[in-house]
Amino acid sequence: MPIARKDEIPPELRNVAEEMPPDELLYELSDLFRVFGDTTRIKILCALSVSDLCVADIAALLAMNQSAISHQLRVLKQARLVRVARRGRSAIYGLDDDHVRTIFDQGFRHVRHDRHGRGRDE
Amino acid sequence: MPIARKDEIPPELRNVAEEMPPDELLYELSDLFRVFGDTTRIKILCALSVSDLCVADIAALLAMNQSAISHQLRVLKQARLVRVARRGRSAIYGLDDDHVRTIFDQGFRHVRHDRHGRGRDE
DNA sequence: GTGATATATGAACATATGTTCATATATCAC
DNA sequence: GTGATATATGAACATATGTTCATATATCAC
Repeated sequence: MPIARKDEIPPELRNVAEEMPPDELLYELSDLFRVFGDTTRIKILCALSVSDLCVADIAALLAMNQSAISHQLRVLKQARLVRVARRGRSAIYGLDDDHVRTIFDQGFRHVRHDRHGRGRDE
Repeated sequence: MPIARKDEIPPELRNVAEEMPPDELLYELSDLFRVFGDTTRIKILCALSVSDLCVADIAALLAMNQSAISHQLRVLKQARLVRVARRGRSAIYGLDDDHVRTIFDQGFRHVRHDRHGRGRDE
C-alpha cells in the first residue's frame, strides 16, 4: 500500500504495508460500499431483489420523487449494481448480478448479529 | 416496508412492499455500508486485518494526521467494526469481529469480478 | 512535582452528496 | 401532426462528512 512512501514507514510496519492490497483496489472497494451506504439506494436494491420494476413503481413504493429515484438509479447503474431494459416509454430496472444479493445478505447477517449479541445503538 | 402507507401503494406493488424487510433494518444496513464507504476507513480496516496497531502506527502507515485517524477510529468503533485495548498511553486497535473480514472479502470478490468481465470505469 | 508523549475531541472549514425543481427527450394514442 | 406519459438530467440548494487545528486528558520517565 504505497500511501506513505516506503522509506517513510518505520521498519516494524513495513511488513504490514506490504501485505495490504494495492491502493487502487481499496479505492474501488470503498466506492462500491459507498453506493450501498445510502438508505434510498438500499431500498431500491431491496425492492429490485424482489422484482424488476419501472422507475414510476419504485418511486411509488418508496413514496419519493421520480427525479430522486432516477438520479439514484443512475448511481446504481454506474456501479453496475442494476441494469436497465427499455420497454416502450418505461425503463425496467433489475439487479445486475447475484453478487449484489450476496453483499446485501452478508450485511444483513452482520446487522442481525449485532442486534442480538449486544445492546442497541452507540 | 412501510415507507409509503399501504393504501397509497398500487395493488400490483403490494406484494413487493410486503416482501421487503422492515425499514429499521434497512437503515441499519445502509449505516453499516456507509462506514465501509470511505477510503480512509477502508485502509484502516485493511491494515488492522493484517495486524493490531496503535493510533500512531496507523497514522504513519497511511501518512495521515493522527487526529484524522482518531476521528475515523471513533466512527469504526461506534459501528462495532473495531475494538480498542489501552496499553499504557497507547491505544491498540484491532478488528472487532470476523464478520468484518467477511464483508470485506465479499466486496473484494465483486470488485475483482467487475475488473475482469467488463471494461473499466463509467 | 516537571516535561514529554499518545490519544481524544470540539470547532471551523471545505468538499461531497442527496433532493427538488424545471425542463429536455422519447414514446405512445389519436 | 397534437397532447399525454415515462424517464433523464442540469442547476440550485441544503445537509452531511472528512480533515485540520487547537487543546484537553492521561500516562510515562525523571
